Amino acid sequence: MSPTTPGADGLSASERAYAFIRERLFDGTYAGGMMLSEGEIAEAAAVSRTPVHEALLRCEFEGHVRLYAKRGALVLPVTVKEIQDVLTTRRLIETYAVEYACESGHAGSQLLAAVDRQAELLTGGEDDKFSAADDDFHRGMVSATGNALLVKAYALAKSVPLRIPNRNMRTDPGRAAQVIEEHRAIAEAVAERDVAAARAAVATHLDHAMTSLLRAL
Amino acid sequence: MSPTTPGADGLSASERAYAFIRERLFDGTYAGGMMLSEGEIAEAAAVSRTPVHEALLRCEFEGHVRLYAKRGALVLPVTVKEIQDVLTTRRLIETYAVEYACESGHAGSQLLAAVDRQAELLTGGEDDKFSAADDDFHRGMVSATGNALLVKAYALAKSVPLRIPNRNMRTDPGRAAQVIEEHRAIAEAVAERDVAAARAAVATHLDHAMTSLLRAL
DNA sequence: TCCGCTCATCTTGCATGGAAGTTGCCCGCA
DNA sequence: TGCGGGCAACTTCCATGCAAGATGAGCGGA
Repeated sequence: MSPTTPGADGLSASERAYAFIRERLFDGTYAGGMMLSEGEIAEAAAVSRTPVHEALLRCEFEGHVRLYAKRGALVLPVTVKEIQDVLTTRRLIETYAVEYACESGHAGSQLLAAVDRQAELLTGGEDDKFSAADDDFHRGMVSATGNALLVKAYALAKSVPLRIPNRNMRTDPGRAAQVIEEHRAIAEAVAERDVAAARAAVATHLDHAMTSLLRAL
Repeated sequence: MSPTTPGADGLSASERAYAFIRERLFDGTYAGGMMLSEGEIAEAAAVSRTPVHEALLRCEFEGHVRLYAKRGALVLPVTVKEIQDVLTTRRLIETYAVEYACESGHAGSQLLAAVDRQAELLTGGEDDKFSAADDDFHRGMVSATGNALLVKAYALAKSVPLRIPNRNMRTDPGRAAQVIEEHRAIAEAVAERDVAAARAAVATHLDHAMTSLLRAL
């Protein structure tokens, strides 16, 4: 293949390598403690080692792997401390986000719609879609602040627990339904522009999220 | 030079390229709106294009440049919105940091020492050292939380204004002395474990920082 | 048995060349 | 004068080759 032709999906080789690695970091194929080799990934992803190296550098910056010179990339296991740090960070950002949303008064209906969409996925049992809808809800909340820096920091934080093996809802029966209700509480508080209730709903949701994540760990 | 020998400074070629670019982004050599070419940077930094490309990717992730395929890297001008976003992000993180420090009660003396060190640099007129001491103070405050994610997000935020041309203190006479006093107010409040005072001191400091940065813009 | 050394093998880091995309200039033409 | 096409120059992106660091197996000696 020619060196610069983008693939059929329109993605560059570097982006394909990044997506390839990310997918495997989050589905458990590349589990914590594993040592990855650029060469193997390159072969599996059908690109050369250069874009794989770039993708790994990015994964290192995002805290998913640690690169050891001339040795390879270690997939970092998720620690309890890390989960706590993530939830602390999320609490700061999401609390600000609902405060902002209550103040501006524009995000309520959008959030309620996101909850409804997520609720429709409750019966399907499709973890991936449910998880994606969860992301939509939270990311939408933070995006509504219009603060690109916070959005980036938030994405950084939220991606960490994706590395937890078997973090799907099946290991925590009933959690999915509970998530919907907690999201709805947040969305309704925002729609009613009740700051105190919104803050409390975020705190409750994140407390439960931490418990659930720590249990899965 | 052999392909893998680290330079005399012990840094890899990639790290040298990154430091090289960063230095020029922050001293105004690579000013907002400029188009950078990997080849030119590679020649100037005496490394090949590969590590320069990696460094630019990292700078893009950090929000300093934007890469356009087959065209080059555009140095992003700092916008008013961006400054506001940075200060919002800093406010969230630093407020949490002082709350945490007041609670734990361990960071006060360390912060006071950092203020004293910075005060000694006041007369020197060396912007770089004063700016570095400023960084020490704030970074120390955030590091004391022990939350690596917050430290990373904070570093991301704080680096943005470094791209403002002529942001040095000379353009804002008296600001340096004011900074010291505001830092001291924060440190003292933390030392006395007075949460309300610490929060207020942070708010004041960041308000003034925003005004100063917007004036420099 | 156990320790230490050598060496084959694996790994990355980086330089380089080529393919291909993008731009803007320049010239011809209406 | 104004416009459009072609082309040259410039750029990145990626594949590949090579040098050198890191590792672990296996052997020899005590």
